[in-house]
Amino acid sequence: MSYDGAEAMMLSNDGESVRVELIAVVIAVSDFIPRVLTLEGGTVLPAGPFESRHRSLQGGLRIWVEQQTGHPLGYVEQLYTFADRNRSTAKRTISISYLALTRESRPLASATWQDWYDYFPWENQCSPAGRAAAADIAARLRQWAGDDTAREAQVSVCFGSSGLPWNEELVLARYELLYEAGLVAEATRGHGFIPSPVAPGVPMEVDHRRILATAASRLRAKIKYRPVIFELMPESFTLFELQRTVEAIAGQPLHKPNFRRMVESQNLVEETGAMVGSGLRGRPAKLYRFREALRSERASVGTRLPVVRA
Amino acid sequence: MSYDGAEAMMLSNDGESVRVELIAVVIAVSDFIPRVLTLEGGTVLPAGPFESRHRSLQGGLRIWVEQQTGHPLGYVEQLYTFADRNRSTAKRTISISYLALTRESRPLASATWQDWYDYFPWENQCSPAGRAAAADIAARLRQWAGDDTAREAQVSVCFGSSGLPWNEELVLARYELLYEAGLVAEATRGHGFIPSPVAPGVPMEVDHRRILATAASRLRAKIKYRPVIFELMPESFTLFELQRTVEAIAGQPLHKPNFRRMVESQNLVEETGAMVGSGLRGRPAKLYRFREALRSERASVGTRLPVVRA
DNA sequence: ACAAAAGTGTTTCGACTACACCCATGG
DNA sequence: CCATGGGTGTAGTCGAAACACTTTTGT
Repeated sequence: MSYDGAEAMMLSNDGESVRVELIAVVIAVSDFIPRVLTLEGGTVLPAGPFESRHRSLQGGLRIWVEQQTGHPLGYVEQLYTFADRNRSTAKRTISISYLALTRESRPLASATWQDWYDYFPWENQCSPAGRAAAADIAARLRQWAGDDTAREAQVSVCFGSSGLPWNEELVLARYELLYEAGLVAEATRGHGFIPSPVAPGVPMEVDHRRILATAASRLRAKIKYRPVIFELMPESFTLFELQRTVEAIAGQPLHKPNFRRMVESQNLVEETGAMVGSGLRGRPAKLYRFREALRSERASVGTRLPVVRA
Repeated sequence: MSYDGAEAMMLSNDGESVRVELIAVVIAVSDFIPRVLTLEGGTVLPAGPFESRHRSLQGGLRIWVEQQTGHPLGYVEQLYTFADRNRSTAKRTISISYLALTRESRPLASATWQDWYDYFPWENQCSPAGRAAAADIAARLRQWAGDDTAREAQVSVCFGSSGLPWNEELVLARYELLYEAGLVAEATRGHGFIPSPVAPGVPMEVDHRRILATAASRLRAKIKYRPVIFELMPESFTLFELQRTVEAIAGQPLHKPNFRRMVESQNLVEETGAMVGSGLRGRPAKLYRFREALRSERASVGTRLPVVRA
């Protein structure tokens, strides 16, 4: 059979068609805890089918999320598209997932903001409990790996053991390792047996926890080279509040003096002139705001090649 | 109307459905020129509908590309998913685009490898012609921007004028700027008028050139922090061949001594022990191979936060 | 006085740059 | 010999990291 590429663009072939679902990971930070917007008591993410009335994929997503949660979306970016394989073969579902960043506001009664670390306790390297959970899981995974050196190396990379540093971006890789080892509830669901002792963390319906992990990986990577963190901040904030927000997302404690210098050297923020009202402990801090001029700017990115000067 | 998120996952709503198309940007480098696999004499990318017989999205893509071009795919990653808006409202098309990296081999007669820079001449900052094209376009865009300072800043960032360095990753941003300014043929197509003098570069059908630009942006960014460049290399190679390949992709001349040190310091390659057979110009070089152990490794990534040491 | 948080100075260290230079081969 | 490419050494520069320290408030 020969197939004409141009035709593929212009014509529908047979009546074959699939459902397309839009699914959102909506993230906010309040009280310096990262939160995710959920339905059904925290077991599912907002989602809905893409329909012909939608002007675009993102447009459809915004409509569904606002309808289901009462929360309007600000910053949105696409995460990943996948075909659901756990379904009958008759009609397939394509899921297009999105990451949205926002400031928390009161959602409808049907929706709730959940602490993101409820789903991934081992990801919170700021808290002793989180570090303990990670260490415990690493030990169990090492046992599971047995003498498979490839797996063992993977465990070391993912959980920062045997001298390697903890890499906070590997949220998805860690979740997938747990899944493969059968240590998350989702891995054994529908197989008709009660799983052996499972890693801590609340499970979600279908593969929503995996999507959440994908979003977290993306976000933790992205805050390092794009100023998306400000999508999660109020209009004005102190540098320490900014730091606490980054720490909440990254799950890593940061070095205060160096963090300040980093922020200041990048010219990302400007002083508002105001100070935090007193009444709190400690010395009053200057308030800053994000330099709006930068929101559109796409300048410097991370790593470089050893280019030759012109 | 209230909508139940869990239901959205489990049920099909009305008969509403869309076509899903898989589309591939297949890249190889030969003679140190980046090539893209095309059909129809270079005007379209390999593509085909997602069908129920496909076991996965990537699987379907592999089948279509192999069928249309005779070329099997190696490394594949997802690029972006978008809804086509240039179509009748009756049935929508969702396009899921992929980037594939491979070594060039002889395709079917219906398919051809095209020099990537034929589509984006201004992206080749290794060649004087490319630099001239970029300078010319920048001048025309500056004229188009007029006294809109936001647009002017955008031109400066994208084309590295007014003191800013050229950023090779901004392939998509540059293309979109040209599109907005009406300087590419695609922008004015179907509007029933002949465009004013258009930027150099071969146009493609529908939005395929935009997808190609998306792929190039992703690839140029990715070679800096993941060893994907080796997907484009033969089994063994000299360091200079590796450099020339990176230069072909990045469109930037690199500094030889520093490039060697960079590669060696990252332990990405190992000597094969062999040397290039003589008969060429210059001193014979050592041959290297990619350290396969690293293919699965997901270790170090680019930028860092000022973490506090444990 | 003390705790808590804001904020500054400084040293050290390592990576990246740029430049200079030598080596080996073919013509 | 020179052109071409392979390959090494090294001083300068810049930024990140770590440490020590002062300032300003509330209790």
